[in-house]
Amino acid sequence: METKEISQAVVGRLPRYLRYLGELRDEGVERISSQELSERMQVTASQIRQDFNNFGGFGQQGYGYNVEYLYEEISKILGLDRKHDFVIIGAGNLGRALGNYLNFERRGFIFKGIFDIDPQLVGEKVRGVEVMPIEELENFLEQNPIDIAVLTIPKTSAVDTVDILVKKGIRAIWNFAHVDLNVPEGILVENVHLSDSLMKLSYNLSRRMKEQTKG
Amino acid sequence: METKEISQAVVGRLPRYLRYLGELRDEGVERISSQELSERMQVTASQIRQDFNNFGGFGQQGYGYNVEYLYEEISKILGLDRKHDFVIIGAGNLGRALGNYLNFERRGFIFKGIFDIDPQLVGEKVRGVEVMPIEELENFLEQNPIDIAVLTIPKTSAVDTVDILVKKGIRAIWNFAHVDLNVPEGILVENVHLSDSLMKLSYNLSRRMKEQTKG
DNA sequence: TAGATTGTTAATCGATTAACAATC
DNA sequence: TAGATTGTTAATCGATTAACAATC
Repeated sequence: METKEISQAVVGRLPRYLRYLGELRDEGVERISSQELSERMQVTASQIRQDFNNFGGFGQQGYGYNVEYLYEEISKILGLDRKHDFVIIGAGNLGRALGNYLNFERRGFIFKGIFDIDPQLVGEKVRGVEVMPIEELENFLEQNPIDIAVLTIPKTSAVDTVDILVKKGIRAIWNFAHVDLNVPEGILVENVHLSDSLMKLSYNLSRRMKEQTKG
Repeated sequence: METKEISQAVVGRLPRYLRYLGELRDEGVERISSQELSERMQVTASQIRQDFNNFGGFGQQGYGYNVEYLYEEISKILGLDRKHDFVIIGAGNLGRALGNYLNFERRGFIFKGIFDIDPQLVGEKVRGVEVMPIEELENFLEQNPIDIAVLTIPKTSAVDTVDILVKKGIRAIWNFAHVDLNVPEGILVENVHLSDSLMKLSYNLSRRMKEQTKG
């Protein structure tokens, strides 16, 4: 069941399924058919069934899917049944925003440390955690098993920091720096390029306006 | 040239092209072939040529692409030659982070106002702009032509706020709330679902670990 | 001109949708 | 059992890659 490679297109839809299933559960809905779910989510019922079946049949013919069960299964698939310790590198506005975000903890992502190069920020507290100087990162990683490093620093420093992270055996990087990181095979990078996202919006906005001009 | 619909897959790659072209320009590179660019960016040369040709031929046979010219053209395509005024709704950590982010301004995105429901935050300054009470949003939108509303508030308030935005004729929403917004046809929504992104990372991390266990 | 490299058509690949037999 | 709905195979659609003629 776990052998065939799942496409990232499918993986990318799983969190959204989880979100809707959570809502349904909170509404007290016990079962749902792919058809009903498709209407809520504005996707085809076919896609929903295909997606779920990548992981091997969570439904029952003539009944549909049990909301609670499906929610739990997708949680497990996404690895949300485990704890993931993370550190934030860069205690600027964005880094602090992510450190303060409580929902991550609810999902098993535990905020373990935050670092910055700016001495002014060192010692400040972010959700009870003191900002440490970046020089201590290496030592900290040696003494604490960290799964994920969150990069909220400018791109120039990001590239240098990645070397340290790689050396200390980090396995996953959540990258907010506007640069494509060069990491060895086996290290995961998930990019959040905020300006890319804003530019997509800008593109679509401009296109709209051109259309309107034409008629 | 503008008539055929461009797929969002292509649009999503444009900001990345722009980033690389900016780097090349800063390095003083004058011309580049699709082949060279493909090696840098780790995509196929074929895809690069196809992507650019959606917008109608920026290159020259036997020469390649002029870096400066291509950079400018993609900027225009993305609408970065225009000014876009935006307001931020929600002056929490994330909202303030986005307000403080200077690079947006460089791209023509102008920070015009920020609102919050919390009286404690009202009056505080974010990059010189005073946080206004959310009650003033409606009035503010009437008196200022705003292109983009950035939503950095919890999902419950997001849904209500969208009603106001729609009523006041906003055309684009950059949504950081963990909810799919229900807006009338014609209003653009670009979502940044941070927890979805983190869950993708978590999925891939878990999968890696299972693979390692197996051998 | 010859060589290089685009623009573009054709082939392939993968993802989505449709259809329906299996089965609860 | 009959009706509903999944799981899964087949058909379609769209996106990516390959190939090559056009052309600078």
